[in-house]
Amino acid sequence: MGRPPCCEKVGIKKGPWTPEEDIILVSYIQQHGPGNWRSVPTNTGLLRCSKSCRLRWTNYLRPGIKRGNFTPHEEGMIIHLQALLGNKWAAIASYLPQRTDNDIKNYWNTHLKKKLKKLNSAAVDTPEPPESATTRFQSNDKVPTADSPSSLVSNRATTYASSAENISRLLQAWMRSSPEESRRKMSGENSIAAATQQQQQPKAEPDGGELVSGEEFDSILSFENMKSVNSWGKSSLSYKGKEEVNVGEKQSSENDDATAENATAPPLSFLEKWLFEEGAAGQVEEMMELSPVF
DNA sequence: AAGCAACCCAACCGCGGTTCC
DNA sequence: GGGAACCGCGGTTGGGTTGCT
Repeated sequence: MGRPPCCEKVGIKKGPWTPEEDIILVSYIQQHGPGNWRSVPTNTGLLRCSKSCRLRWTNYLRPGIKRGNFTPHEEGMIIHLQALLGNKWAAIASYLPQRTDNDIKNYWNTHLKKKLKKLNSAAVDTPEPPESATTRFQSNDKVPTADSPSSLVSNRATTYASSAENISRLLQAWMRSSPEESRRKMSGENSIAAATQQQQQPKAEPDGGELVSGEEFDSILSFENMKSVNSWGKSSLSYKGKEEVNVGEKQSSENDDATAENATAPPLSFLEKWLFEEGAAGQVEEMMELSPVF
């Protein structure tokens, strides 16, 4: 009766992911697409539980993720959507396609909550004339903005890749630095990666030469050919970020897709349209001023 | 330079709804 | 129909980094 167990609890690795594990996971997902997470550890040999694989992918490796430097506009949207939806981070994230729910949640907990609390207490103590949220945020030198990126964000990036884009470079460096090790991992220990390699590298040199060059591996990591596989593939961002476009400019249209695809997103088409409209920021801020939450 | 505190974020945990057998 | 596992979500935490004294 029922399904077989998700994964064995014994021998499951925890803690930070290594570049090698990322490679294996990315290779597998590139071939099979995200989903069916239960099969991922089994088929890749990763000593991770399916849940961990899914989280790693959705929060870090998924293409199109933008990290750090929340713009004032994004902050305004988060604040307003949080007021409307509560702590429904997944729903909020559906309106910010470049941000993960985890990122938004972290940003809310570490920045916005404190800021709003501070502002709220300040407003009680010394009533001040209405001031836009954007202006207020920019007035705080600890909050990173697009115009004045905080050193806090950039400097505190972990030594490991801080973005999907960087991961690609990092993986290439890894491949170059230890081709023998890389080949062993890609072929011997990882059947999926080996399959990928076989598929992508039919002319692999039999004499032990580098099976996947940096450029070729780059192409493996490119997710352009995955666009038909799943919904997130609609992102115009390549994994490498080379074709990165200003998603903010096309959020309105892309958001329609996000709304349709994400069942958790409430039917707020009027709202999202309004949110994404240029010049709506002032209205957002007005509502923020009126919101009892703040 | 060393010690301490605060900050940040990736990852884990637990729960509820959904899906499968 | 019922039990078991999967999946996704929100809350929380642990470890690394930075800034201050």
